[in-house]
Amino acid sequence: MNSTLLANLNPPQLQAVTLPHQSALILAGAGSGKTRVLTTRIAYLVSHDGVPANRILAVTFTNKAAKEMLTRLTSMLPIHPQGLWIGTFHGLCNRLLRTHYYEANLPKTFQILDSSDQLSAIKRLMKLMNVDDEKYPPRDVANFINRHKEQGQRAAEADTFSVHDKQKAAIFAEYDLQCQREGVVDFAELMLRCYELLSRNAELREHYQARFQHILVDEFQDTNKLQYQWLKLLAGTKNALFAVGDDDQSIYAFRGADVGNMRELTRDFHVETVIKLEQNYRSHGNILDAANALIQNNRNRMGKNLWTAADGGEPIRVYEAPNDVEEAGYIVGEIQQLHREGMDLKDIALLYRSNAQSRVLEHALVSAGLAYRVHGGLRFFDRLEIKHTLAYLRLMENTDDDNALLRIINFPTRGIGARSIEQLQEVAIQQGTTLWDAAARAGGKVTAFVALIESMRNAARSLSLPETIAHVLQHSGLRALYENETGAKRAEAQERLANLEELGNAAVLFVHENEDDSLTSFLTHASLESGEHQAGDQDDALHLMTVHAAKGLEFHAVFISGLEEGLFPHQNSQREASGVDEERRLMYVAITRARQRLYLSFAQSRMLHGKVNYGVASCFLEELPEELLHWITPKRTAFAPTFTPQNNPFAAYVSPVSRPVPTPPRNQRAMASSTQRTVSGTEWRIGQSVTHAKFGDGVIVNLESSGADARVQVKFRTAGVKWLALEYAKLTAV
DNA sequence: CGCACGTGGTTTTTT
DNA sequence: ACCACGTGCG
Repeated sequence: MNSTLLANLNPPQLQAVTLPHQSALILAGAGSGKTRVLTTRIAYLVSHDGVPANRILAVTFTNKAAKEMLTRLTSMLPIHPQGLWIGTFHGLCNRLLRTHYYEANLPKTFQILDSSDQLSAIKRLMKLMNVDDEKYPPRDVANFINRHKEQGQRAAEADTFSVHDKQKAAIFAEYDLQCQREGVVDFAELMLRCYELLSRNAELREHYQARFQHILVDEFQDTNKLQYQWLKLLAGTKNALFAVGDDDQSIYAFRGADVGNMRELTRDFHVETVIKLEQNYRSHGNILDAANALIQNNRNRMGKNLWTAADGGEPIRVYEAPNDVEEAGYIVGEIQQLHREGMDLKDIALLYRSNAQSRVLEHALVSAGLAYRVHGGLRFFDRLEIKHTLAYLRLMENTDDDNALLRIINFPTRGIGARSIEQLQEVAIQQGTTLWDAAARAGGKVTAFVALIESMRNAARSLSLPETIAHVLQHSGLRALYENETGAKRAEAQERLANLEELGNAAVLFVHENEDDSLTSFLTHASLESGEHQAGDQDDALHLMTVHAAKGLEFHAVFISGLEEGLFPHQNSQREASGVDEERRLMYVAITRARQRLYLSFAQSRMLHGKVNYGVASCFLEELPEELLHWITPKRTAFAPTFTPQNNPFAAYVSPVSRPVPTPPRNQRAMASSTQRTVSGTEWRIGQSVTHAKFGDGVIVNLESSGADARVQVKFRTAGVKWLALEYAKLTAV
């Protein structure tokens, strides 16, 4: 290892990198060189301490982080480290389970269910069990199952205080049996099954404990209970757990992450000194000062203050817009200015709390002709046509996979209707077999389907992976289906074809890059690394994303929009103080993405769920020191606690709302824009609050007039949505 | 079997 | 406002 690698580290970084063989917690602030410390530590262990690479295990959350770590590491070491394990929690568990499938009681070719596969498996099961899906929404059941698995609990250990939970636990138990029958595991199961394997099988546990002297974990604040238990199990009593994390950037509590693991770790592993990386190499002083001031409002921090050698830099710009459209207009104007001054679009990010906010921004960007890309959204392997193709491949690999069979038995349509499928399911239940076995004994068109899959399996034996995929596309009729599409759906079908083409490319690439180029391996890759797979990385385009998606990234200029109470911090978080704390950490993450320039903006009114909402500035704005801010619009001293359209004190000087019509008006919209004047002289409009003698309070959500009989659709607070004839209904405007 | 329409929901999301 | 999903008709 090059000695300058160590020379370039600051003192705490150096201390972390050169720690003796002991467990450690590294509190690494935003932009403090966290990945650098992790990778240099590994390089140091290998080349200085002479630790064989195969005695090291490095764990991340995302494939991107794992890849990044490996790339950086290989550039530091003279030779490629042999036997080093770097991967995501799930990827590593998969690896262990594939190796020890027998001991884990799994079929060799077990398949992985992603979230949507899991949901359909649950829906199917619930239908079978005759459970009311109104009373027990499958999504809730899925959450129940995953939450428990992530706590390390099986159905038998689930809390069943309420009848509701009892039922969910019963579904949970059946679901696990179904998965076992079908040879599939969901994401949480990968972790839990692996944990159980290691905790029950002393021989295996001791083998891996003896192997991995050093375990390094990235983003430790995001670990859930089960992941921490898994790490503890592997660490045993002798190995060193080197955990890097930042409690101030813990923003995934909602999906089970437990910051408490950081304190637990210091206790469980007797960590005496927590090393803090507080020097920030990313942002100018004002930005850091703002972030520090904000986060100080949180309780229960481990405590850390970022500082920088850079100067204060520019003040933080704050803008108050009359509405969301004008907020977007301001942002676009500033971006154009920055662009003119020479900043690349790709160095600018536009952040928001929730995805719905991107619409208005996108509209403004399109109008201005600015290139942008939205991060997040549908990923490559999640596309319908890809999932269908993969389902053929999965069924070929593992005919017990009922999920896969159901997805494709009639897609493309081959005359096997709902009735036939029901019959198959009945037979399967009666005889205690999988659908495939039932199908094999059925007749008619089902027989042809079984023969089709069998012939594909045979063909695959002598074909390479890309050839197999081509074969499936051809003989399943998927390609023809999209090729023959005409009319309105033509364009969409062409895109789907292009994606199928891309799947072929992905397979070619996969074969090149992986020693194990089996179908199972490729399918695992598809489930576990459904990755962004988005082209256009090189393009000079703005980045639009949620604050969550921005974690770990940095930009020259950052715009944080929609800083309003109820939006950011989000409404649903405001019930508990801990919720607002997490929102504050989110804001902290958002602020610390910026290198040079930071814009904060909010709007007095905003279109939300089809209604105009009036908001007040986010409390986070008031938590930032005034001297760091430059108000583009004048700062008002106080904000009213709540605004309604009626009492909005600013309504008087809100400039006329110029809301461009975003898309060609549809008939709905044409109606919506009209108002209805009736005999009584009252003017009815959408959004009008009304009261009805029988139904109570409500709001008009739609208007319709055909000749004399005008009707309004009213959403009542308690009575639901109703159409009422204005001539007869006793409706009063509020 | 496939499309049209109606209904409910709407924070954040990786694996 | 918009999207995803489920039901009912041609």
